[in-house]
Amino acid sequence: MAISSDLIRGHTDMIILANLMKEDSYGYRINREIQEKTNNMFELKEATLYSAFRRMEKEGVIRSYWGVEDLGARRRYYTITPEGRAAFAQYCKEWDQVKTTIDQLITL
Amino acid sequence: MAISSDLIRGHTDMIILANLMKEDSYGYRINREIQEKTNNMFELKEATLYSAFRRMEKEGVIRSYWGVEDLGARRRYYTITPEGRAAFAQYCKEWDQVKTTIDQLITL
DNA sequence: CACAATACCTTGACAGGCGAAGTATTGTGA
DNA sequence: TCACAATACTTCGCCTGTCAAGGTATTGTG
Repeated sequence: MAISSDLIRGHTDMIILANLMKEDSYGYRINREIQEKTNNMFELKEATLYSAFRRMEKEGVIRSYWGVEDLGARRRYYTITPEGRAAFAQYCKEWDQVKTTIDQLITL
Repeated sequence: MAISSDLIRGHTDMIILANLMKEDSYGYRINREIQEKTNNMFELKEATLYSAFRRMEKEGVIRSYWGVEDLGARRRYYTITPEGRAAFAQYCKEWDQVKTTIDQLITL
């Protein structure tokens, strides 16, 4: 059973930032890793991913640069900024809060 | 710290259905109960709530009827349908899935 | 040499959430 | 008594995130 992205909505930035915490990466790879980690239960659609990158770069939580590949297609790499690390920590706190709150609300 | 509704998006129907599981209720009261249950950390905005009712009634997960109040403002009551109960069970399953999946994705 | 895979990008539409404004009724404090 | 808060519902139009669909360019493979 795949997970509808409506349910993940609002958490994509956190998911992307998590991916960039340990090292720089690029769109295609981030997407593949998300699929692998979730056993293909979930994927970010390309358009969603790239529009998230734009938004996040504008917000200053990531920065980008073109990789120097001598073979294969060119890649745009993303780096998480210090503000991004702070944002990620904040997102995680909020996520914990959300889990608790929703669980509270659906308890019969 | 209040919870941004972007983070709850996609879960409003489940939250409303949960509220109707034990007895019929109406918009204003459902909203108040949500606030109470979460210690005012979260509320559904009126416009959100009522548009959710429209959507859900169209989907057949709830039905509505005017209450017979002899004092106070008129109230539109909502009942959860059998389809609604099934939908709620399904939403809960998905919510468990979402929690696991997101936690998986943000683990460093 | 065609095609899959890698890698990126843009456009336009859609759906849900919400600010703002409005209607109507009853209770309450000055 | 009379303005105002509280209860209760409704509609309109905007904003934002997601995505289907289409496109570009490169390299490896049958």
